[in-house]
Amino acid sequence: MDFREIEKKWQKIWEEEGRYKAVDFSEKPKYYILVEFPYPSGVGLHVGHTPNQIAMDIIARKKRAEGYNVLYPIGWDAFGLPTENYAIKHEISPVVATEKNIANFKRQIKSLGISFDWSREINTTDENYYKWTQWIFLQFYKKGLAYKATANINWCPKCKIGLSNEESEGGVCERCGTPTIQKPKTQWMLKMSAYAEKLLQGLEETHYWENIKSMQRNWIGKSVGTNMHCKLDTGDDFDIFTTCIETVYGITYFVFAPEHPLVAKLKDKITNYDEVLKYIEKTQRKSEFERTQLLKEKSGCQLKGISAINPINGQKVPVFISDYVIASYGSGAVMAVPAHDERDYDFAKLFNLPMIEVISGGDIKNKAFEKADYLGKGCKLINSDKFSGLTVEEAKDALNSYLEEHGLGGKVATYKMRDWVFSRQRYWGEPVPLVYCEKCGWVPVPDDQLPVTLPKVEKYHPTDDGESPLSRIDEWVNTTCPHCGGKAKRETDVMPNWAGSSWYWLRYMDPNNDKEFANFDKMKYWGKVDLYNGGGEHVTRHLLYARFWHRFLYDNGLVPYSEPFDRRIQQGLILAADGSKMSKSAGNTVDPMLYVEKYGADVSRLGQMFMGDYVETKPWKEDTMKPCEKLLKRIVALKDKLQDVQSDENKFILAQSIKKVGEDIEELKFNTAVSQIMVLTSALEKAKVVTNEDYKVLLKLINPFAPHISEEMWTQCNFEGRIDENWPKYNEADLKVNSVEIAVQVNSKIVARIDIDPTQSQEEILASVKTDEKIKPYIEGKTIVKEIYVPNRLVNIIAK
RNA sequence: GCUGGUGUGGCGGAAUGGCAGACGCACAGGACUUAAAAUCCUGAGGUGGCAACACCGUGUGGGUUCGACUCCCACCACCAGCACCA
Repeated sequence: MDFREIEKKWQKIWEEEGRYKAVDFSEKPKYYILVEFPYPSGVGLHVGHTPNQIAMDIIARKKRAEGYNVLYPIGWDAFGLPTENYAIKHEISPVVATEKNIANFKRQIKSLGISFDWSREINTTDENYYKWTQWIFLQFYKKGLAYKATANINWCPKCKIGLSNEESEGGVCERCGTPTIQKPKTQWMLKMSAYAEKLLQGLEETHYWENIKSMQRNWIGKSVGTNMHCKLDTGDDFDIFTTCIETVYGITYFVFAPEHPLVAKLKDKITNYDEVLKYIEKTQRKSEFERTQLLKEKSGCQLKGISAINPINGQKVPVFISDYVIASYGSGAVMAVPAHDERDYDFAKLFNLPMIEVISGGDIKNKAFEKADYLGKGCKLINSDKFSGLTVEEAKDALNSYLEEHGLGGKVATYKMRDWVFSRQRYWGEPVPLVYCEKCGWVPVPDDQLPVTLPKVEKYHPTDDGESPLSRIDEWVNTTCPHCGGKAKRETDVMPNWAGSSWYWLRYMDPNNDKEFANFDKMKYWGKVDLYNGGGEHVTRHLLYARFWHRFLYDNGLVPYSEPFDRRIQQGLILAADGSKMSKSAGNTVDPMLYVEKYGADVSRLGQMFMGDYVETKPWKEDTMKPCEKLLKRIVALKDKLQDVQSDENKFILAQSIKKVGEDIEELKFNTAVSQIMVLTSALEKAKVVTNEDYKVLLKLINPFAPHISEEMWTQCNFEGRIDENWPKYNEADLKVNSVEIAVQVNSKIVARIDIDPTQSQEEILASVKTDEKIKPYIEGKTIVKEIYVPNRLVNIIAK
């Protein structure tokens, strides 16, 4: 039997029938399964794609059989650097490269027999798609959530090119290995920070895995503390943020981020401004890598000529700048309490600054006595004026109240999550749909002129001044102002490749709508994505971006639900056979399509599911293919044993298998579901009689895993209807057996195994155990203190 | 450093607090075969023993329990994410 031929035949039939089309507004209950849409790269489908598409296909097929109207769509996340670089290298247009790659991906996915609804296929680089990406961006702009600001980009000084974080991993340029530096550049930003609290709270409405929620919380990084208004002796105001207001009397200096606006503003008053400038330049030259990974050694520079006043006691203290203070977090300035903060401690040691101990119970000779050391231990304040003697916890409240009463600040929350740098100086992305007019400023492109399409050009190489390649195309850049009709220039930055994936699940609900991004009623019908499967690498960024866009749309009445995804799950990372990470450079990548060619789609599907726990990181093993091939052959061979008779010889194993396979699929335990099918197959092979009904159940159970061969066998047997019209059911009663072997323990040690009738009462069973010849000797002459019976498992007799 | 996760045979991996190692891989023996492949049957955690059997076994050390891979405490190792976040 040639599996490949059968597979082709059924794939053709399914396609012609439109068998897996999702129906808008169907009476059936809906179920929306989403896999992250792939990036159609030149290398084709890889092991990061196939197990999750297969796994979700299994769920989709089971849900359909159970009577659900399943939406299981697919599309292409095709904008972005890899394609652009590939196109540059091969001197072809990224449009052509994308088309080619998509065609290849599509062929590969189809050969696996994944039941996607291809009528809803989307492509982020399609003008009809990115029209709406641009439209949504403009909604952000119109609500004041998109703004221009100077932000640093990763810059390779040798290649003279801006790099993404991915291209400058480890702080070096991916192409030439030169350390990258931070270069300021005016960019579009999305005010994601305004949604920090909503994104945090929204997690409560979802059913993501706890670790995924935890990563998101971590990324959002909420921290509750105190904002305090401070003054310099020049009269200038600044704010600091602290989570340890109880140490406010321990301030011996303040530290600003080098980028803090007051530094430049006060250049005339700072007597050593030359030195300050030098320090600022030095920190700017530092790469992200040096700043974060390398040395946590402190450095800094005093702002001589000015000092700051501790608002709590009026004390004058020096002011420094240092790169250990991050401009974008809190207010970009900190109060320094070296006695109670490790970083301040190191800094104070370096500059020989005084320390004031304000929390009792520590020893600051060699290190700071930090909050981790003193919180919750009943430590009390000292050297803190009227707050001395309070416990740390009391002091926090008292000081916050004091600051509030005196207009000096109060309790606030701060978030690590930054605004989203939404510009890329590249070609292959969605153009930012704004026009700059000398008279009117930034003007949105009117809806009826969307999309702003990418010009079809020969040259789209990155420029050496860091500007977008689009800026070189005068006939595209020069336009008229939609507002006043005068001369204007288009924005030449494009959106990051995260943009298209920030709303794609909505488009699947209504992929061909040319009036709106998706019809509201359709979105209402399909609701939240019930199950969203993706890679661990997207748990923070993509998932947050997606939730951010969705929540924004919800707040503006454009989508019916506040959260896009109900459940988010993650497949395990697939490693090379030796347990190392797969990578192109190590040359140990596996092409899953080879296994489709070698064994066929069904075997390959089963093999990948049988490799291990779906959610755990695990090595790719070809070893699982053979036994799965064997399994299918055995199932095919069973057909010859069928008898058109009635028999309930197999009712127990069938009921058990229906229960186990069904539950395992729901719980993503595909590997044990496959084992159970193996167990069932063995049992039927050994059975005296296998009826048509028995075989039907077996075929239905394996159908989601091996859809082609199971449907083929169904047809060959001339069974009525279609194999996936329903999902098999079992009777609880069939799970009961009239004899079961249990273990008998005396004093928790197994002494015998005996058969019992499980329908008997506990008393009856215990009585028969105690009179059993094998057990008697162990309890004779002893006093029984306790008897434990675990139904169908064991009896434990405690005897002294 | 912080957060989350994972530690079970030679290997991948199973086990609502209840007979650890299901199901497989690799291995060994056997059947079929001129032979091989394929297929089928049998065996197997470790140590000791001809054997019945005994003892030891789920990263380490404690604890709870009649009973712990499973729950609690401490620690170790590895993986992932974050990281000078005030």
